[in-house]
Amino acid sequence: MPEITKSYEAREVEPKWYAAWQSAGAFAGKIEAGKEPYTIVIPPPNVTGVLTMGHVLNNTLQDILIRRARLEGRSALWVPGTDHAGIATQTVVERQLRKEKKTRHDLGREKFVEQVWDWRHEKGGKILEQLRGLGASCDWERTHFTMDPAYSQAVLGVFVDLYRKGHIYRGKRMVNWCPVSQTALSDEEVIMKPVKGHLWQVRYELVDRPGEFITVKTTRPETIPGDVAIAVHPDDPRYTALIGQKVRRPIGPPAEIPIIADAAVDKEFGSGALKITPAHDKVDFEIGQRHHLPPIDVLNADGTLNDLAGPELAGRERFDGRKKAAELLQAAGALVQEETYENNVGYSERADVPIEPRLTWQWWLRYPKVEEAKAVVRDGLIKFHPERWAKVYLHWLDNLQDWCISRQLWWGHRIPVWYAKGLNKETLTEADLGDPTKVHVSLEGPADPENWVQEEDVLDTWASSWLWPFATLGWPDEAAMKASGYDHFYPTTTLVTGPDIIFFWVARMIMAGLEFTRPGEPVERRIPFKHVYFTGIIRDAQGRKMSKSLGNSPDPLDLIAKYGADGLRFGIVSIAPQGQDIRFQEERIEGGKNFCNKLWNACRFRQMSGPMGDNSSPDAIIARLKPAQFDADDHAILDRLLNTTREVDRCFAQFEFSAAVQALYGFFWNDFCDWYVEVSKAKLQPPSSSDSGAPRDSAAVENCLAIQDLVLRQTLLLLHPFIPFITEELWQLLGYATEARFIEDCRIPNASQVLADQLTIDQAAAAGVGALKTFVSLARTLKAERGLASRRDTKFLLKADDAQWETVAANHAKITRLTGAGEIVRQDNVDGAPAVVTPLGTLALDLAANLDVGAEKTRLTKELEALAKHIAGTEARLANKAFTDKAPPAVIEGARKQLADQLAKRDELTRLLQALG
RNA sequence: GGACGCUUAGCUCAGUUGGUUAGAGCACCUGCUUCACACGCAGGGGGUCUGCGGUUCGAGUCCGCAAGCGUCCA
Repeated sequence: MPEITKSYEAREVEPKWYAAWQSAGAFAGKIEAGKEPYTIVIPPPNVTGVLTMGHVLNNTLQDILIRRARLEGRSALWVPGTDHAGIATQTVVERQLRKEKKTRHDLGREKFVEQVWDWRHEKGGKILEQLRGLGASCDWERTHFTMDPAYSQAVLGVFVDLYRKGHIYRGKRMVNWCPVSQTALSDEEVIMKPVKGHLWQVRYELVDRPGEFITVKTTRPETIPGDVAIAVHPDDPRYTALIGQKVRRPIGPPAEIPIIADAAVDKEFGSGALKITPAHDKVDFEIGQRHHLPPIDVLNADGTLNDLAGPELAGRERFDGRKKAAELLQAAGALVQEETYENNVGYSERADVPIEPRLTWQWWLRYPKVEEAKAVVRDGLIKFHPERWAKVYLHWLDNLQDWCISRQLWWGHRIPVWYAKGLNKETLTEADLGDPTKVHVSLEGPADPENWVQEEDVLDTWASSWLWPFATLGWPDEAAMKASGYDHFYPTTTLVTGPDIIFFWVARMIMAGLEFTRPGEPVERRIPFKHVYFTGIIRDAQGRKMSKSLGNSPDPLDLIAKYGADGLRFGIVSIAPQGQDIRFQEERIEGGKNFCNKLWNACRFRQMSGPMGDNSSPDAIIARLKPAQFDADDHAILDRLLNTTREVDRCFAQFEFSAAVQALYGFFWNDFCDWYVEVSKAKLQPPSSSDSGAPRDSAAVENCLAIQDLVLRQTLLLLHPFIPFITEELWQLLGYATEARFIEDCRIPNASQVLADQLTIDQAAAAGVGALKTFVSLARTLKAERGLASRRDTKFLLKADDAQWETVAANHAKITRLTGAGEIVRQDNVDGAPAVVTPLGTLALDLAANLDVGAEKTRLTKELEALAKHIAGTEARLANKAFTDKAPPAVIEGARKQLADQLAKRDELTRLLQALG
């Protein structure tokens, strides 16, 4: 067996095992009859993306779940892939073209799309490559891409299906328009930013009362030529008399527009009167519709003003036009006031320019299965973790608006709609859309394509990714579904994602699953997943969101290089409590690495401590145990091992990953390394001449090593999902791997299986270790406070009763080792020596000669004062009749015991103090 | 304006159904190159649990109100 090196070198171990796992097909999702499936589909990262800290967290958690599922013997499948990210990808390639001073129009649609495919083949696999470095155990053979031919068929087929069912329509409505990309955007691609601008107060003259005016405040004077009304609140007494009057538009083509009343007007804002420009504001559009006012669109698609804005403004870019409009208002005497003003403006995420609310023809979807989608979450068929996100989800579904699924892009799924040649798309009616001689909708396209023109628009990327949980399992192609194991793996088990896409993705996937999968079957067979775990958002140390533009995000690849993938994974999980945002601290990642090194060295110590026994199976290890030899520490460590196993089980059931990591950290570092391993040294090392304890006992040594082997085996299994590489390496090095090739081929025992029913833990003995630990700790403090911490030859005096002395004697070797005692002498009178009261007697240093009496008195006095407070508190509780009447007996008994201990300790401390004179 | 979340040690956070003297990691101070690990060991200091009120024998924990911070929706 190779010797374990002094420190753990992740960079040597990690790539080795990843390659071994992959070449062995260890991540393949196999359809295994009789095994319960565990399925995860990756939230497909953007094909242009690179690994961020958010990805690290999200994918680490998925990997933890899937690796744990394998250890539990389930047929586990993690499906990877990317989405085509329409606008992002198109923007990337357009940027390349710009360097050659070209636009996509120079190439034409077909050539451009080819070029995007070239880009995708060359660069689009980057993030998936990076995920491998993190250890993600996806079934890479099943990598999907939303633009793959089969996936595209699913997407377009769904469009046709929903169209035929009447869920899809074409409508001219208000959308977020990006004047640079010249496409509609989803709300998700619009970022609200506070912007410093101006608020112009403008007066409109009443047609019938010359010299009288109504004033409004606006941030967008360039849209005044598009005004069709002035609106006031119907209950606003200031304006009641003016409702129905007409005013003159102060600039732009002359027009008389009405003053109307609408309850949507905010009486408090500005003057309480609002200019209505239905073509350029969502609220205005709705008001316009209510009052049958036709919109006037004064902007072109690229954001320049058009002829309807009037000759002075036409052709100007919108911000230039705004300035000019203010000047024109000034010249016309209509500008009352100009003030600086800060408001929130929506920006296009990609192009970073303000978006325009714009009236355009788009394709819209009325969501299917809305009520059922609410029910499955409300009734707990799909469980959200943390649960509270269900409320956000339900609220959104209660206020659903139709989904704009078209985008004016070239990269994406081109909508499978053909218009008869010569048809005017601007004037198409609902009836025309249903007329197959005018509009053709199908997957195959019309039989006589020469007579038709295909729709230019593509689908929103989300309108492809909402099919992800089943389109990645071959849906709707029967043969592909069979090959993928759709019947076995769907519904998927758990989705891990961020709450920021609860609407854009989670809700839509649920509706899609309900609508398209297994028609007619029970709802629990049609949901796309059973659990949704929402991660927190990773923030920097100041609490800011991590972003490219702030440059406050560390590169995960640097972190992996520095701390290992395992260190990064352990660290990130340890700071990611359920449902809370995460403040990133690199020290915690370092802590992850340190834990790995600790684990490594504990295993190294085991290897150095004695010959490796038969570790080939749990039974083989248990057979090496000698229960008759068990001391309290053996019982205690096994008890803690079972409790930790139980706790980790509970954490998995409740998606509490950081709690699991904390439990494992505490168990391994404190209980195992700091105590059990230290205690073991006394058993494992040959007795020295000065040690009056029992001689080295080979049965005790074997037993001790077997316990270590059992603890390490279970610990490696419990840790493996979190830190897969190092646990695999140690699994192999310690000889656990003879039965199966990899650690993941083993089944993890639960708490009741670890000891295989062959051992019973003596709870009383295990509990007794607490007194020993307290004794050792107090002894160390006693020494350290007098500068003796590193002395190994300290002489202790112990005033103990027979039972106490018996315990100390039975554990003599470990106590002397752990406290650095040369000897411990039983002595009835330790007065005058520096002493502490322990559960195993009063322990004193044999130092009377050079004792600092003043310091000792101060210390004892302080301790007595603190103790007196506690005693007073306990006495008061017990003196309270209400307490003794109502509190449970165990609590009262506990308080009585506590008081007795406190009083005894006070007496002893008092005597020690008096003895000092 | 509505909904949700957070407020515990210098920092970042645990604290499960209310029950002894509130914990961890990091940082800080002291000592230690002790034959697994200095990526370490031992010891130490540090908190009126945001505030006010209530329920209770008993509140960091449950309820109400307030303040501050954050997120989402409108």
